[in-house]
Amino acid sequence: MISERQAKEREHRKDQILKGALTVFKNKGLEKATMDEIAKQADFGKATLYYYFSSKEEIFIELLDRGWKMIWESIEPAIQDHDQPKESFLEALHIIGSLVTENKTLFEFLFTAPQMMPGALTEGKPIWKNYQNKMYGVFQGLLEEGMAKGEFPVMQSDIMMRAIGGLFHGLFFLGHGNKKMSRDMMEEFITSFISNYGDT
Amino acid sequence: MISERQAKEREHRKDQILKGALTVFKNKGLEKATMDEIAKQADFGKATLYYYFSSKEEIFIELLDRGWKMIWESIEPAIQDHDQPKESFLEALHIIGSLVTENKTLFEFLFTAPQMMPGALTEGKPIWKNYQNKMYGVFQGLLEEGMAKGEFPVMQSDIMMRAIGGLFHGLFFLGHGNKKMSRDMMEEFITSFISNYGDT
DNA sequence: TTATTTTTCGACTTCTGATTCGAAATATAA
DNA sequence: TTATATTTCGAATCAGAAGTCGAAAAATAA
Repeated sequence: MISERQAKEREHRKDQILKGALTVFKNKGLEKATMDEIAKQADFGKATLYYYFSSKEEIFIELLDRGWKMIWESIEPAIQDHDQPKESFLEALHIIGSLVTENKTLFEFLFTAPQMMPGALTEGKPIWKNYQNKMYGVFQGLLEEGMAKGEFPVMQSDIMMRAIGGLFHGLFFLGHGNKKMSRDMMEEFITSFISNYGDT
Repeated sequence: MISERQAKEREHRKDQILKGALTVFKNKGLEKATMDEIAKQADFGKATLYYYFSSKEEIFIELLDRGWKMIWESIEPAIQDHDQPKESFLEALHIIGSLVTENKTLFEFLFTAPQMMPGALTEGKPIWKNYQNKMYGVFQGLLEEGMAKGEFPVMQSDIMMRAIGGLFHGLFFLGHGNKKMSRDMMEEFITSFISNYGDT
């Protein structure tokens, strides 16, 4: 039997490992990241990692699960109010933007990891995928309600989603140089993008 | 000594290999793609691949080099005319959009490969990177000239670049479902995005 | 303090997949 | 046709990295 405190320490150690893994995954990607390197980074012996996690993939997945859960939980309260879709939409984007700014490494990982992931790992309806879907669903829902209410110009919401997703990603992560994107700037940017978009 | 024809056949065989490799890279990514699989796909023995290419990486790089070269050469003629930046800009985007539509697999690869690439491969100023940079440079230049001429609303061109890059990527590749994006639709989308963007 | 449980890790095993070898097959040239 | 050059590939080689094992160290309980 293990005590409360022990459990906490255990969690903390898992966190350490996860943290180390994040760094390595970020630099090397899933495949090129080695358990040895993660171990070194987290300052544990390699075998110890296997005491806490059953495989490299499990570490990877756990990182995603926790991350997306966190995103979802940050967003959720902001989107309860369905009376003002546009407001909720912007607020949610804004929240994510803030999170991203606070912890770029983690979010870059969360948003790009799926691409570095071999199809096999996407199979069994993973936790993180649920959260991700929920989030997209909510955004799209808000977009549609917003259109219905006339707060947004009417257009195919899924196209719009893709555009905004790409735009968001572009603003925060992509491209040359690495100018910081301030919160104000991004809010202004998204706002005017959405509301000024031509009403075709 | 090898004859003209022989050289051509050799090229053709390289093409076959490259083609097979593309399929495999696309499905598996650089790391998970195996030479065995590429060989099978291209219908050659594994060792034969090494007769034509010196390593898996070389195949990967060659795919990028040829691809980006092709993009650049498709764009180039359209951007000679510096009198109408906005026109040139849209025309260039439009060309790329068409290319993408014609050969989605290749372009998805070209645009996403950098992400699946271990940093080491980006080191020695690779050919493809040059073309990519040229292209971005031109787009950004056109954007700036367009602003100067009042054809675009004035704003930081690098931010705008990132946004458009992300938007473009989002429209063509990202996201749920896989609705096709018609050429008209995309042109209209980009056009109105750029020209309607709020003049902050 | 001693026994028991939890945690740690170096050394080994095992597997996968890139790269190489050397011998055949095929095509070209003499 | 015979000699030479080009092309092909199955069968090794070899390295790197995931995952296992069993013994020690550290913490906790008795």
